[in-house]
Amino acid sequence: MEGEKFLSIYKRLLKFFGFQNWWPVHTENHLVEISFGAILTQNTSWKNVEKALKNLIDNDLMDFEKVSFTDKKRLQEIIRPAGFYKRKSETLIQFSKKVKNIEKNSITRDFLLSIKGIGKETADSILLYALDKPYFVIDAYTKRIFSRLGLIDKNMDYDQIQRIFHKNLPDDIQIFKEYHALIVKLGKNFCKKKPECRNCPLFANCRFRIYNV
DNA sequence: AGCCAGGCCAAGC
DNA sequence: GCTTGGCATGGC
Repeated sequence: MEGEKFLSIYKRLLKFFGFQNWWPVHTENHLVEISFGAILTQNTSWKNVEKALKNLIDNDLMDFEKVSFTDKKRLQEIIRPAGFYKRKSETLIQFSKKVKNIEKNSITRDFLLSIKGIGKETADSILLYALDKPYFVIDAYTKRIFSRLGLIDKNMDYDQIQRIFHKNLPDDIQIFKEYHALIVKLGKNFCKKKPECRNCPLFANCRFRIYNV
């Protein structure tokens, strides 16, 4: 049964790495910080995002109201270390303008996807980690790892892959959160573009252990 | 010193 | 509809 595979892989990763307790935050305002972090980390290393987040905090801009009125050029300089800073600053401002005056429970997936610069992964990250809604986050690591494991097809699109996770896992946001965090951990430490299969906790499950053994 | 990173959008077939 | 190029920084 496929479902047991997805859950047993989760358990193995959890046992190996321990709880990741995502999403990492530094301030009290989780919705703001997780949303901004999710936008800033698009195709960008988290280390660079951390610099941009620190700049936002130091400039007292971890706030929808303030960002919505911040000069675009100034915001660009503040988030510059995260790369793609012109596009991302525009997205941060538009997102802040739209979200600052509405109730949390009216932030739906469609609402998020209507904002230019927010796609499916960013939307689902915000929904899951900031709003506790059961959307499994599919990112580049997820695609790479699970296609190497032979559990998804390389050419499946985002929604198809997400459906597989939803179908094969209990509907439990704690598991969704932790599993995605563990996938990122595995992707960074072992299942890199050029994989380091030696000592990988999923070695026994994997088709691609031909690499580097 | 290239390659890579917790994507997304708009053009071009 | 699907594929491709552009966006940008800093770490390794």
